[in-house]
Amino acid sequence: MTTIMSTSTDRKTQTHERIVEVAARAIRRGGYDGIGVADIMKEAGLTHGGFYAHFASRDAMLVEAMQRAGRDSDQAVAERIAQRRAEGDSPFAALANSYLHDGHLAAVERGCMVAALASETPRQKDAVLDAARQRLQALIDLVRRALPEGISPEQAPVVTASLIGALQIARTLGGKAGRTVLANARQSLIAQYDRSRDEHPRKPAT
Amino acid sequence: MTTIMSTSTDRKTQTHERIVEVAARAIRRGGYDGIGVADIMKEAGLTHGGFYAHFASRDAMLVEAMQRAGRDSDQAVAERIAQRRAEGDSPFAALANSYLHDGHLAAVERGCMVAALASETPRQKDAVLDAARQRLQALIDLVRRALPEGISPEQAPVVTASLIGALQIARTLGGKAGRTVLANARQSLIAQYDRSRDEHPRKPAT
DNA sequence: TGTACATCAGTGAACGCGCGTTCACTGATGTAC
DNA sequence: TGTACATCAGTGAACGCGCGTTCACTGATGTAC
Repeated sequence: MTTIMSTSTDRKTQTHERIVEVAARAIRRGGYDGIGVADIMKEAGLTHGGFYAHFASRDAMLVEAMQRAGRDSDQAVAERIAQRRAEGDSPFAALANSYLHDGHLAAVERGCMVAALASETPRQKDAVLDAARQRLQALIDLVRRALPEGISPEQAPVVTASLIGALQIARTLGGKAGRTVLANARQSLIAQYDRSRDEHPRKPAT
Repeated sequence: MTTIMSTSTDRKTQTHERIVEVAARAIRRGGYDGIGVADIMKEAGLTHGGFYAHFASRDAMLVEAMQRAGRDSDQAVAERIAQRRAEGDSPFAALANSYLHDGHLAAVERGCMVAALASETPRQKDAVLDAARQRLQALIDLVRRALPEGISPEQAPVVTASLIGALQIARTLGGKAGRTVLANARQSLIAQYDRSRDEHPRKPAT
């Protein structure tokens, strides 16, 4: 009995996870409304009819996809931070350099969910909005933990704003102009907040 | 003949402007995909059938709406800046205080187009994306002109990122938490960039 | 001044399409004996 | 060990709906004489 349940649950759970993983990428690539139930199921190797055996509604899937996307990208950022710290970056420089790294520009699909969805979020329905707020808070917390001592924790949302804003602007401009914006943002944030530096970011190098 | 042309052109042009004005608000309220042709025409007091006498396609209307929205909000910001300057703000403080003013939180419909659409923009078709890039550049230029002497013009996109990011985060969090983020962002930006101040934004007042 | 007429901005029905959702069915998996 | 059977994850046709777009038509405006 227990074996029966767990075996069949495992199979369905695996499929479920596959759908959520596909959706977590799709939502960042196309936005909340950018991809349909049928497309997601197809990309997961299934037909659309089976969708409602896994989710009560499209919105319910969005909520799961957002949690998955958030956890995945938080983990990816944490890994890159750890790597940069090992290479000698301070915690804050590691965060700025990881988040505003050139590879993040094109990798919308695997990148930060908050930056990918920020302007669409305030107009979502409550269930989706709540999940988005939790993900935003998780990002702000991640930033807060990286702030040097002596910087007020209330700066965390402000720094987060600079991070997601810079990424969005860089993605909109694209190409070399985008990479220049990222580089200037890295330099500016590190100069302003990192304890190892102590001056205003004036006339940074071209 | 000239009179005939100009009279009838005037009438149609007036209607055209009315549709574009409605669309310029709708696009900020609902996003690029958030409102339909029929809704816009209805809000302009017309029926949907007449739409294609005014625009070649929905996308063509989006482009006009974006230009209109950008000009309108640039003008509104410029007016608020002038007012604050008259009250004694430095140019940069006037910009930060205007853009990150509490009223901007709820006024998506009349507010900054870049902040309202930033995360959706990179996935738009070329014609729409080009118009959005022009509007983003116009905002960056507006910021650049407000930067104090001695601050590199390359900081303009970075400051712009902080502005739009802070507004998006404040709108997502909503309510008091949102207003706190705005207040901290104002203080932080002014402390960092304004010539009349000269210290790091550490432990700002609650 | 008054009547016939041309112009054309705006109307409203209809189209094809893709969407989220439902549901009767299939067929593989694994248990019961 | 082999056969009959129950379970249930996944299938695919169908639904109602709203969308962008098209088009034949209407009716107000203002000119021509």
